[in-house]
Amino acid sequence: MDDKLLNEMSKLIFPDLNDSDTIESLEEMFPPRNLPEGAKVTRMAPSPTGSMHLGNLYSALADERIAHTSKDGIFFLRIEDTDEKRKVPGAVEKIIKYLNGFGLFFDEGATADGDLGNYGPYRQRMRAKFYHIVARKLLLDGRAYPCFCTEEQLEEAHKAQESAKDNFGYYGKYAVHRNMPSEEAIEKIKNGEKFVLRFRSLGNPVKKIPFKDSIKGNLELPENDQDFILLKSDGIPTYHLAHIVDDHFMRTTDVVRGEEWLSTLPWHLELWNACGFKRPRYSHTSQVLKFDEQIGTKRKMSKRKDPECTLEFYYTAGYPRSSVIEYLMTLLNSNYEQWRSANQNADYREFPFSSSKMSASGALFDIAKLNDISKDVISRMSADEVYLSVSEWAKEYNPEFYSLISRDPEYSKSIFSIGRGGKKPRKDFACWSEVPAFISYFFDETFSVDSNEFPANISVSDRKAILSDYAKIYKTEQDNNSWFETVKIISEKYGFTSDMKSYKANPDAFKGSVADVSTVLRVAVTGRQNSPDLFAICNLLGEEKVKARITAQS
RNA sequence: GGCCUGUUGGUCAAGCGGCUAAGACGCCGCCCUCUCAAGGCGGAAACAUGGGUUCGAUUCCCGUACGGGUCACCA
Repeated sequence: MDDKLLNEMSKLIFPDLNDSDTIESLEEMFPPRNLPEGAKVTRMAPSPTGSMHLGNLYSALADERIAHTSKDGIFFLRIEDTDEKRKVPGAVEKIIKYLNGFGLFFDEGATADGDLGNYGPYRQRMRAKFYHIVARKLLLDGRAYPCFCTEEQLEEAHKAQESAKDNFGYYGKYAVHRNMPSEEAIEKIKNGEKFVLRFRSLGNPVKKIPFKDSIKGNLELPENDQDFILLKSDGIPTYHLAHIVDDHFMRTTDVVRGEEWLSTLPWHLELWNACGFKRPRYSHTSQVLKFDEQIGTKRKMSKRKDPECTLEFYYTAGYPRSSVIEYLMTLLNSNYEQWRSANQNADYREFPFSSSKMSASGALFDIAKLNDISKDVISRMSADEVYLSVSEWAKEYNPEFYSLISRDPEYSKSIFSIGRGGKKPRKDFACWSEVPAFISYFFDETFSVDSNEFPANISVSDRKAILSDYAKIYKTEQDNNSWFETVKIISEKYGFTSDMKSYKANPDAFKGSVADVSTVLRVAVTGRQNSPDLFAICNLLGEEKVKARITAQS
């Protein structure tokens, strides 16, 4: 290979570079981070498409935890905007907003207005020169070459490979420009022919590389033989080059990314070597899957088919963000639930996160489990917290309900404090959108009684008599027992036993029990057969309102 | 189709050659109880499959089946 020709070619390909633009200068500009032993540097590297789904949050959480459970670890945001077509305005802000909303914060990287940190810029579009410097070195080393294939030619090759049952791609005899004489290439470039810069692979896929992934464990990968593209014809790098350059010069220690990258890992491995950089550790996370009823199998969650896949869903349904995090933590680390039950009130950040505890196979998303976890999370909140969160949710997604509960905040807080606190708190809702229906009877505007709700085994005349008697004697009581005594007295008067034990032993001996009478009262006061403690509800509604509601049904 | 990878109850999962194969969610039953929720107790329910290796395989090896991923000038 003629150095002079290569040099000439590199000047043509990289007119933006001069002699002082060297790898060494980059190494100097972005020196290794001065961090304590064991500190991990991870990154979230989304393309700015603006779509944020559960999978993004899942892997961001893994990244964030891995960085922040190490002492002085760093979690940064890099925007992979090399593909102009996929760019959506405002996406960066959205990504940051959503992650912050879920309690995940970046230590450095792209922000809504500019960059933060010494290893930027953190947007790939602005790093063109860095990629070119590395690409030029590769070219000069003979590890990269221009390729003039047109789209049509590549398509033809693909078809030929198909009929020959060869592997797809640009390699071996299909790498037609790999050995083009430099003179010829220079000529073509001078003529303004379009070209891409390809990697010159030296690998042999028959040979296997043993590889240790932090999540998947020991793997065996074939060596790469693909002359994949480093720079597109517009001079913008592909993900592959950008990944190596960025994660090297941003001094990433742990690359955490989806397992869909496993198949191109050999490309990256060979590139790291060709560049002479020390590669980071890799953690390939498994996907969150979804059971598809129609096909009857598991599949990747999809934004279009699965509403619960978008982060927006959790906002509109009003799941506490901490519930979603809590659920994802159980998916991320198998021993998390065990730790949680031993540390009920601890912050999840105190959990010793470990990538080796991450599952190698994909987990099915299970909303029932999320609900259970969320009920638990909410049950640990104070009434004030619940009120605050519900208001915040309602303000945005249910304005009518918002005006109801904000009319008298103290009253609303009292509603949420029923059955709260203590050893066995109620677990009534998993998300805030379940609240309006659940507490509707506390507000006259949303309270109504359907007489079909009254127990059928009590005659209408008995029912009316019970209610009108009760309306006369009802008064606000100090404690549950004395309140229930009155209910018992009324029950006995109409032949409904107050002794549940004997009723259960011999139900036919009685007209009914105090349970039936309670149900009558409950329906009159709340409009439904099931509710939290009736005594507490009555006290909250107040004597006047309780009497009015009972009278209305008598 | 090639390559990579995975497969423990319905779901999430412990388990690293020897156990009646944990636990959680869901489901069912019982208890508690004025209903519901919660709580307590109990139950049904699993090592994909065929060959090896071994005194012994859920655990190790090979094949098969079935998932998942990937094979772009997208990331």
